[in-house]
Amino acid sequence: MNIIISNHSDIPIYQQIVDHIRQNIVDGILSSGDALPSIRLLAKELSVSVITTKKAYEILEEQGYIKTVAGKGSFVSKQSITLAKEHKTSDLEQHLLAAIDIASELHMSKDEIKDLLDMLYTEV
Amino acid sequence: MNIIISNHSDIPIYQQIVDHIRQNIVDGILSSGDALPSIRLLAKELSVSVITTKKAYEILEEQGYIKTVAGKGSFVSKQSITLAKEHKTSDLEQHLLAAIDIASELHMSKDEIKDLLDMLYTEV
Amino acid sequence: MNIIISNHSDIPIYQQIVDHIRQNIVDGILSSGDALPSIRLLAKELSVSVITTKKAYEILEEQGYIKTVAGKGSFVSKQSITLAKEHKTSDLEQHLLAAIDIASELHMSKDEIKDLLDMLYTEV
Amino acid sequence: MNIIISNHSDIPIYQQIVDHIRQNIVDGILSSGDALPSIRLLAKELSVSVITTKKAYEILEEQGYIKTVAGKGSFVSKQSITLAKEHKTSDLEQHLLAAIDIASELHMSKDEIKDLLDMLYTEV
DNA sequence: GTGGTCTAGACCACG
DNA sequence: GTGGTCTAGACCACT
Repeated sequence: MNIIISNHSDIPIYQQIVDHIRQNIVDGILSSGDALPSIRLLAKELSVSVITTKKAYEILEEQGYIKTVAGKGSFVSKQSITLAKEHKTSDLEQHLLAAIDIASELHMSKDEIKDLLDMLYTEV
Repeated sequence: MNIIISNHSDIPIYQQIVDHIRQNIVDGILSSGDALPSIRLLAKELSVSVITTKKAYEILEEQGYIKTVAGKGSFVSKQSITLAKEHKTSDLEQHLLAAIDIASELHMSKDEIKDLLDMLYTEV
Repeated sequence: MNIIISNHSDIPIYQQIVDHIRQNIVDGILSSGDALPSIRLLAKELSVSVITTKKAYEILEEQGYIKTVAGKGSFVSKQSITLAKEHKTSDLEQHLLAAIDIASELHMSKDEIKDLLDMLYTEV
Repeated sequence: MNIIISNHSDIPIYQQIVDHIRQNIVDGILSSGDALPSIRLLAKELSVSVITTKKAYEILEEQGYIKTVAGKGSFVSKQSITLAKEHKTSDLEQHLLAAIDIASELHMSKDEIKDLLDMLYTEV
């Protein structure tokens, strides 16, 4: 589990952890049934408070990605891959919708958005 | 000046005001030299605190959109239109870059993004 | 009386008027006994409120530069030149003292201040 | 952090705080990475409102002297020393330029300014 | 504990 | 009338 945390980001640390684990699931680094590091171990590795890792795991559990068993640890759930992909797709749509919104405020056409997209793509 | 403010949004009220005024500038509703409503009047109209409208105006001044003169009022600056358009374009690019980022995490191609864009466009 | 007023300055308009008249006295443009324009005329010429020119004249009278006679107008006083020069000298000293202060905060020596002064002089 | 605040000064309290912290940076009392007192603690110590200390920290952050992290605190940035020295140097130049300006209005020569400077220096 | 946002008042200087 | 500064509270999210 290689998570890089930035204190200076405006994204909360717990959110960064959630995002990273979700990405690991999408990428197949974490598969259904795999055990996650304990909240205490992860907290140590990332040099953050246990409260922070606990909060991240709580969110992941709430959203159905992991299943925590008292005294045993946390494990990746079966639906996790599907859920993670759905989540990211929804995220993607949010950004595209926001882009469409702003483009309309700038009186830009759909083709102009696509042109801009092409431009940004070649830059990356 | 028709600004609709939502208390329940996670976007701070002062930011909503800033965004709205910026949009009015892009749309030509506010032109260079125009006077903005006084912070107190706007506060009354929006039913928010004077401090909130003041903060919005402070940000707009910092970013060069308006010029505030003590005892006189606030006025739209000359460069405001250019600035506002640049700001929105940069915003748009941020969203598209984020979209490209997430798409790559989902192993989606550029054409798939465009297809999704088309889909979202027809929905709107 | 050629006074140029700037609305965008952070110096109050009445202060700008006071400063200009004081400078005219130092430069000999206004001499002891000369009549000043009426507050109403001056207000018109400068496109400012009568209240503003009135305030300027009040300050000048308070500080002994002019003498206002009801129904006749305002006249430059005898001591005005001396007063004006003293005022400006005091101003000059304030700036030099402030400079000395800041220089000491920067751990700069007196000679270094003079060097900087020479540099700024040649630029002007 | 020994800051002495004057309520009766015409310099706003938040500005006094900004100046003091800037001076502490120049003097090496505050170094890169150091934590500043929390806005609430500082407010208590100085017997001023939290909003006042917050405004001071906001200005310092805007100008790049400190970095504020929500939930963590405020920390002195790396470029702070350079920035602070540049700021003070610019301040110094402003005062010297103003002095040159007034001196010319008084028809004083450069050497006369230097003489005055020497006089003021011995007084201090 | 930290900062971020917000409210409802107040007094001041400027015009 | 305008903005500039300030106070003394409050609730929220993050650690």
